Amino acid sequence: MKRAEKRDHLIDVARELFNRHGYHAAGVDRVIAESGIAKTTLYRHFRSKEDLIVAALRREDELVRENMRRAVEERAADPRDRLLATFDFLESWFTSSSFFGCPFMGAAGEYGDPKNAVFQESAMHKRLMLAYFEELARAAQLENPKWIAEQINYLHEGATAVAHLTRDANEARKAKEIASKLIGAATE
Amino acid sequence: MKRAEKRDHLIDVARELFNRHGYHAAGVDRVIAESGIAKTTLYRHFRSKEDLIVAALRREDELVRENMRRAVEERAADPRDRLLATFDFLESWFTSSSFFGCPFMGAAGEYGDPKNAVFQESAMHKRLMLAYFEELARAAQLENPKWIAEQINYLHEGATAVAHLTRDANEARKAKEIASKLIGAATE
DNA sequence: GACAAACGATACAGATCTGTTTACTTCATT
DNA sequence: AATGAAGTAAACAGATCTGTATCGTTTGTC
Repeated sequence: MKRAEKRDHLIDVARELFNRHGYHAAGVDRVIAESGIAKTTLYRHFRSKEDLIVAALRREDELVRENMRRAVEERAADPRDRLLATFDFLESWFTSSSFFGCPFMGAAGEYGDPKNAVFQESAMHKRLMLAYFEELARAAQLENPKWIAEQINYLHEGATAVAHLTRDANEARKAKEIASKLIGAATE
Repeated sequence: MKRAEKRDHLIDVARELFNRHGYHAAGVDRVIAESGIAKTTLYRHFRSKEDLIVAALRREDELVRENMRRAVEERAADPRDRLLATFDFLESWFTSSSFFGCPFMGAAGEYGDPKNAVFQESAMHKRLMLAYFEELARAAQLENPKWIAEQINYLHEGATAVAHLTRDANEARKAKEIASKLIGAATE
């Protein structure tokens, strides 16, 4: 494993542990143990645990947005359907074994200081998600794409929060139904 | 201060610290220091820190639901308006200096095991909130109160999550506007 | 093959965490 | 006034946390 690969592996292991157990509850020692990489090496790549958390969030952001984009484009061609297809992506996430609520909301909850880099990284992800929704709404030539994007965003966040506590993946479909009502399209 | 008052005070201090800093980040020692109550006394009232967390969440649940109910009833008499008035309550929360995101979502994020009492207490609160929305929808004689309640719930959760990261209390008004569209009422 | 950088393993420092123990004090009730 | 429960303060135990230091080994590069 080369240097860059080790760094990648550390981030992946950390990301999984943070998502599953939370950011304070998952310690550096556990990342070490599960990655099989020495602590010295971890601290050569990351100045602190917070740095590692930020890196994990950035990776999570990349993965989420790439996967959502791919899934949406595969599933629907019509721009308006693509807005609704984002909820199908949500549903597959809720159904998966790696759903423990939104990692970014969790991070913001544990590092609530707005000046903290962890909080800011989470805020950045949410801005990028909103921008993606707006891009889809614009492609669909909807009258007020910014406003539509905000509505979709509320439904995403709401469904994710509710699904986390109810452990019911159907929340995604319900949110989709509301969304379809809001953007004035058939429920598919 | 009598015994029961000490217990109450401990819960209040703990609740404030947990909400502000998170459940792992706020230690028992800090609760001790800020409450001015001895550690021995704390552990006479609560078997463990998790017990204290559960008690704090239960208090939070009572306060939130009572305050929301009171605010809603004061603000609006018409049942349909009362559904919308719940968003005004949200807005006052977002504006207040004690808003650090939803304490229950934070707790569920840090104690993600569904068998954990902390998680379950959070889930209970969300069920009770949903039940309240349904009660309001039923009073408004809306066609499908359960479904209306779920829609309101998504918007509440969504607005809370977004407001937490954007630090923008206007999110409550936007969510309210969506809600009014969904239940077919004027935006007031 | 030599050299420097990176890695692994482990011990360690120092802080912090939850929870307990001890010994002394306060206070309400009978 | 006596008694017993409850509170205070502080030390302590033991675990765990982040981060560093040590030192021997591997590895990539000139």
